[in-house]
Amino acid sequence: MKKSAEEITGEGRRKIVLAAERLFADHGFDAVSMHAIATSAGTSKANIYHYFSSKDALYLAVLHRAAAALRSRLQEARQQGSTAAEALRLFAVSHLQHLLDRPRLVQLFLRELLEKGEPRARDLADAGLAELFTALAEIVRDGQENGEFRPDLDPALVATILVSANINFFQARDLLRQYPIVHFVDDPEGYDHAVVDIVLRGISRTVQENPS
Amino acid sequence: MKKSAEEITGEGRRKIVLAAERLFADHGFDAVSMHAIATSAGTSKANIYHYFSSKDALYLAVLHRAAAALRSRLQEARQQGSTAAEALRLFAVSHLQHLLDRPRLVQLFLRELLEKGEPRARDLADAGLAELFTALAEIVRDGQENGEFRPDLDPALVATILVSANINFFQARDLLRQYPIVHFVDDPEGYDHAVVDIVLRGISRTVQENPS
DNA sequence: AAATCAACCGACCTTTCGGTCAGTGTAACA
DNA sequence: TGTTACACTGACCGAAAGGTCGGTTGATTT
Repeated sequence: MKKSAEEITGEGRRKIVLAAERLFADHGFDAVSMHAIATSAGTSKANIYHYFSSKDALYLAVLHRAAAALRSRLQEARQQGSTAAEALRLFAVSHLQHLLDRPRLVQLFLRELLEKGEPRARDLADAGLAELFTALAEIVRDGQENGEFRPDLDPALVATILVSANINFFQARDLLRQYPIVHFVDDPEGYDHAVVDIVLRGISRTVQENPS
Repeated sequence: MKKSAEEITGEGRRKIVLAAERLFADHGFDAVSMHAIATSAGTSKANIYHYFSSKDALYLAVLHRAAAALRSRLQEARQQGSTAAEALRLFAVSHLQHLLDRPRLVQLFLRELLEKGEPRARDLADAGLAELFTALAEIVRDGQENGEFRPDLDPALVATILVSANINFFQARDLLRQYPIVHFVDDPEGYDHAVVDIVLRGISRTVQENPS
């Protein structure tokens, strides 16, 4: 009457984490009960406690899984592009694409930061976000050292602007939709393209031509 | 044994809203119980239900209060500055200053957007955020029409970048603090100055000198 | 065949939540 | 003085939460 103890090792645990990931991302931590997670995972609440010592521990597992996925994908986009400007553009586009693919996870991260503050921020940084951010800032610094970008700017600050623009696009999407003057809500790529364009021009050392 | 029925008309209600505002902003909606609000307001839980039909109704009252305060302050900063660039800079600085004064309320807004999505976004827009955003975008468009700024950009998009940079500074503050390469976490004014500088240069039509 | 062990479950526990209700004290007015 | 109106309360309720417990199952080991 059982499948085979556990089919593949870790399958039971995996299903729980996956179900939790979806539910947490959709409804937030507090709004999701252990019973709901168990039902969604096709198991029992008690069995979750067989794998995880508490609801918080399960949440942490979900968080680490998501961070690892984000890191592995975005590291590909590094060290491409002949110029720092091009690398930056590739990075930004890839980053946004990743967010577009997993809008719920973005919400999960943001929610966690808002809700739990500094302790969880440390968890997220440890999970790989720090490396990611550092890589982006290093592209900027490379550009400064080879003369592409203005040397008077903090690379980390530039990285923050780029990431902020992408993140906030998701966060404020529903709100922006309420403003009649906003037209780019359903065109993320166009939005991102314009943002990178402005920032690159803003940090560029070489004087650029003006359009039109 | 009572103070005088209610001291000043509306005082009881006011104390409840104020206590709720602080607690919601500090801990989030779900994490705050009606009992906690009552205790903090120096009254009883049942009395809150005398004024508000539900916990959600109380939350809405808090939200509208916060939005009204934000709007009234930031509308001052408009129509100052001889050039559009200067007006934009003033606007951004004033905006950040407002956020700095009320970090908890910023969190309250962001949390609400993440948690409740579109329906609450409509509430927030109606509460005055739409006017605010539109005013910012109009400064950009003025700059485009008088030749200061590149005409090929969506004014709302530029406004979004500026607001995003400010908002995200708060949201990701705890996370940024974990990154050793970030030095501007405790210098919001410096951060904002650099952001405005980059964006202004990025959207400027006139070719600018390079520093150093 | 006996023992072991992880996966798993139903039932149950305690706590806390949002919300209700019957009633009290006081000011204002008749 | 009686009555009405209202701010306000303590005690209570059902529901649902996180978490525990005793026990069953079935594959693996000896």
